[in-house]
Amino acid sequence: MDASAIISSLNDAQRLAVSAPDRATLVLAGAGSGKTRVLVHRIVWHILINHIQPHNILAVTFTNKAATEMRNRIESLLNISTRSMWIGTFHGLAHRLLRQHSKLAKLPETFQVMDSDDQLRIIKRLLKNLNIDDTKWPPKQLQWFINSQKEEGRRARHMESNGDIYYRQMLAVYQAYEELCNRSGLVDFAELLLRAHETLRDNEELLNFYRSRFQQVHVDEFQDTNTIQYAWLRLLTEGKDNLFVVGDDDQCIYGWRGAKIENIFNFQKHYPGHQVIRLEQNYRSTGHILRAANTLIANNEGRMGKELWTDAGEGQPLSLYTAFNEQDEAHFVVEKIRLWAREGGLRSDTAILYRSNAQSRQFEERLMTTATPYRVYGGLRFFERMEIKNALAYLRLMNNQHDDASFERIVNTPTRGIGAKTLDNMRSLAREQQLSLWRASQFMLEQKQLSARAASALQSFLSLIQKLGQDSTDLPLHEKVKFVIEASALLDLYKKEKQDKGETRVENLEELVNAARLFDYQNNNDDEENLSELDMFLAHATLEAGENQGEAEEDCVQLMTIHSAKGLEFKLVFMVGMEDGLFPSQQALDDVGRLQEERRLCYVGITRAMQQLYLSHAESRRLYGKDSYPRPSRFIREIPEDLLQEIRMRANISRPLSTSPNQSQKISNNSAYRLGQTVRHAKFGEGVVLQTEGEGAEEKVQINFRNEGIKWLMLAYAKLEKA
DNA sequence: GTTTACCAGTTTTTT
DNA sequence: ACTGGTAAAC
Repeated sequence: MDASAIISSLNDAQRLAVSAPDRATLVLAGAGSGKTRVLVHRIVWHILINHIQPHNILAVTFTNKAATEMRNRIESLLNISTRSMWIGTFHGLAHRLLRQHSKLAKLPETFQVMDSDDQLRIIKRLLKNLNIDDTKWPPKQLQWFINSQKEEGRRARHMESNGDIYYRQMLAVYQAYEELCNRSGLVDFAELLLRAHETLRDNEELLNFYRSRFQQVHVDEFQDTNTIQYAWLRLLTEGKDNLFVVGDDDQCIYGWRGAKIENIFNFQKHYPGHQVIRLEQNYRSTGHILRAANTLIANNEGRMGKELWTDAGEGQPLSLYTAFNEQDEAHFVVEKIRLWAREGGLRSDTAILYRSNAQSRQFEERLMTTATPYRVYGGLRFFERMEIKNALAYLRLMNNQHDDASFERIVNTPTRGIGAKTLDNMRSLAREQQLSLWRASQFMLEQKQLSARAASALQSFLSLIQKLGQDSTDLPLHEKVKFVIEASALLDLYKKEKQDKGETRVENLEELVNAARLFDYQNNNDDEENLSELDMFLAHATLEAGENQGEAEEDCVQLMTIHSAKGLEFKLVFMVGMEDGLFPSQQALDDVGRLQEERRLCYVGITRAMQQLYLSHAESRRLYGKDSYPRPSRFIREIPEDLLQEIRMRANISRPLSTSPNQSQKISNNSAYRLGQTVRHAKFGEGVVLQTEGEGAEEKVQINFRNEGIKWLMLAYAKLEKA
């Protein structure tokens, strides 16, 4: 590709951005305006026009998927290897930095990355050790507390423990948690970022090295950076003209994990000579879809201001479907998709988007019964499965015997007669003497203070781990994994497990060996020569938890949360469960800030659609095992009516058959309303009672309103008058 | 010491 | 609906 070709495929604003002079640059890129394209072309521009070496380029993204895609696109444009380029997620790059400078970072060479599940386990254990009431200080809350402190760059020792007993206790746990992690060589996600920042900040030489190495720094999804990530970027770029960030304040949807939308405003303060470039032409969606998105997001305060437009024409109006219940909703959506496919559309061009993962179930069931191929994203990922984590824990403990989290996990898996009492003793010894569990158990064996049974069980566990390490030293990675799975008897354990559950576990373990082989193959000659492949594989497992399914190349309907749909596009999109309490979520309903974030999420969802967008909500929904009667989402009301085409319920919808005649009879008799009775509702007007269900406060009535159609109402809330 | 049965609490989103 | 934790039985 030559220089003119880089530019010729772009519109004016994109060109401006790609060829912008070296200055801090903020590209405000609306959804579908070619954001990734600009980023990729900018990098290509630097290489071709400014003759910058790939080695001197840094590009940060938020997901591994985005990083991979960026690499691929650059490689296909330039036909060069991007191996020497630092492209990755903040976490991935921070990890790389820490591995290469573990000494300066004050970390053991074999430090391990733990995921949030490991972190939560550690916190729970810590609470037990410290004798803290976990009902007053719920582990989840502490985890959140610790992570938010780290995301703000605060260490326990920097923090004042004034007043409040709750706060003081949380701080104590934070402190103890830090000590335990240091002792065990464990690093959580937030620690990666914080530690990377501190290491650069406190080592001038190192900082200068990277400041001069990274001649050009690019950031994707800048609106989702948190405080510490932004501080890290500033360390590397402040005072230079080499920071190029792309973002969209309207798509900041990760506030809950510390993303600071304010960073966009701070950027303008911290880089005084900066330039702002807006990309507002959208190449993805129809006019109607864009207008819906624009009107919705206009309800938010404090925006940078941006209005998407297209010259692609108005297209179809949006459709709104009011489902009777969640099954009916699934039924409707799947029928529409089948129709789409019958008319020649690709299923992979369609997506069902929902607010929370739990909602996928009803759609999966419906897709399954209609034999429609589909793929669910999210949920439990490969490396998060129990059997995989157990196998990895063996590998980790071999690698680093002081990794207490792994020790706890597998000391009695498979069961080998090391019970709660032995463990309790071990833990208190470890705590008193500030030892790792491994050391503590060695100590206990030496002191001969254990019963014969416990002693031999414990001894055989320690020997097993040591032997695993010794016997597998010279094996290539995948054989090492295979060897450990077998010799630890994990494989046998799951083989014995009944039903097909054990079978899939065995399959997963085999898949793990496969993953190791693949990893080995792809990373045979890296520039990080001094690092053990096992270390790298274990970190890879945590940082890229992997998809939950293999890459099925079949033509599949796509199911995912709106969060994970960010950055993707589909011709036909269904946003389902558009109900107050679900979307926006219950806890966002009474908090303006959260509500605004939900609105941005809705904006993201709408702008995924290229040609046709369906919104749906149900009048009745089983949630957490209970029936609820949610109101349609306020976001539906924020979309101009003339853009929405309401689809009427058909007569033969899948209504639940009245359970047993006796029961419905009985309930009807108790009800104040009879079938066929005419009633009046303040808002919906006059209608006829069709059915009643439930008793007392739970009682609800189905009414066919003359003007509003069929609705279910909670008797307790709906003020009905008998006509 | 290990397995099973029940109970309670939790479900927004992810590196 | 699902998990994790605990109590009771084997």
